[in-house]
Amino acid sequence: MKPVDRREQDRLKTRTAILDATEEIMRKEGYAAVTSRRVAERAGLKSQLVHYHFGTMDELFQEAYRRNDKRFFDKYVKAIIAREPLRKIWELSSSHEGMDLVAEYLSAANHRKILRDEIVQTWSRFRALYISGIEKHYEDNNIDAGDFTPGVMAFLIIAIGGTLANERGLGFSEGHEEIIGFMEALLNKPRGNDRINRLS
Amino acid sequence: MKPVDRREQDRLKTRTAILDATEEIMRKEGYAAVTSRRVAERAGLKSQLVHYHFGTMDELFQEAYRRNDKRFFDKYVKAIIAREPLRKIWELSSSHEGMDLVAEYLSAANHRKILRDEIVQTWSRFRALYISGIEKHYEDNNIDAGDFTPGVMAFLIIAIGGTLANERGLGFSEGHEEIIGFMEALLNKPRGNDRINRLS
DNA sequence: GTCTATAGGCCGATAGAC
DNA sequence: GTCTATCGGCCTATAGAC
Repeated sequence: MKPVDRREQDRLKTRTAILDATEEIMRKEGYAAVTSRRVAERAGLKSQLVHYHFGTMDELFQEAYRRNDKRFFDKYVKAIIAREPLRKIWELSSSHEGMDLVAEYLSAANHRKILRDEIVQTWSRFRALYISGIEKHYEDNNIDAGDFTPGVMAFLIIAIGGTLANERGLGFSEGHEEIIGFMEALLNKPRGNDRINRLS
Repeated sequence: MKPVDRREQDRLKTRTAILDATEEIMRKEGYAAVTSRRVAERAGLKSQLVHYHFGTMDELFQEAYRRNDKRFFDKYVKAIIAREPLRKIWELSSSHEGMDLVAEYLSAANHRKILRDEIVQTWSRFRALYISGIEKHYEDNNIDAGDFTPGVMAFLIIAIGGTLANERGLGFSEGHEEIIGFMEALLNKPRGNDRINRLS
């Protein structure tokens, strides 16, 4: 048991409530709806407390982003370690949860420089994680990647997963089953055959 | 020569200036920076004129979107008619110009319902255009698409082009050359061979 | 840590003179 | 069509009492 200061506990509770409210608003109404007043209202607090705990709104966004990022990175690392890293990466990247927030933070980054720098860093880290997971998958299963190098596969998964999320956000799903079927086939393709992965 | 009313000319000139300013701000500072005051300032007008000519901001966004959409659709239709539709579609979708605005409108759509409906419509129309262009390419060159059906190719091009644009916007370009090389190979793949396009 | 109060700013939109 | 004037609203952030 770590030493639990009652004051520290309360402090964390309030901070968590604020971050939760921030995330919820961002998810449901978009980042532009994240204002100190709205966040406070949803958390059952006064808006000034948002500033007391997080300073400027920039800092609030930053900390909310970091918390989300940390969660996801940990989740993805576990997926990489699991038995079928490639499939798990695809499942996570094409799933609803999380990917919608990524798009929202990406939009917000246009107007908040700090957030942009933050995103670039984690984006790079995630890309490297994806690639290493895919490399591992290829090695473990003795697959000759052919044209579908780990870098290409990583980009494809990110691009397709992100676009699926964007279009779902619009309420548009034409061709989704088709592209998902394609990815399934790509992920399930026979192993140890250097012919089928080559484009020329 | 069509009848040119001097008043009508002036009216169009002002409207065009406002729409140009709107687009410029959206491109450089993001959609959130598009306010009646800022638009007017950049166009050398008073903010009230924005309302006079376009009514609400929703309507301004809508008309700016439509103008942009019309331009692009015409451009793409010409590309489809051209000699190498598939390659042209890829070039347009992966190019800088235009694709950044798409992302911005997509973000804006989260908070402006009218814009969302508008985007869904044109998104669907563009998807159909892509697919028909790719079908034509396959037929003209006697290509057996295999797993890379027109729907899959269209989605891939949109997803990869859009992601490239997003990442470029962040100042992030790791792996871009690699994925572009992959697409080049995919577009150049030998024709009339039903083997190399199959995943299994 | 949480409250009240408040400064100071930008926003959308309208009314009415010219 | 374009101007001046202006209302009402929501925002970030800070100061100071408790």
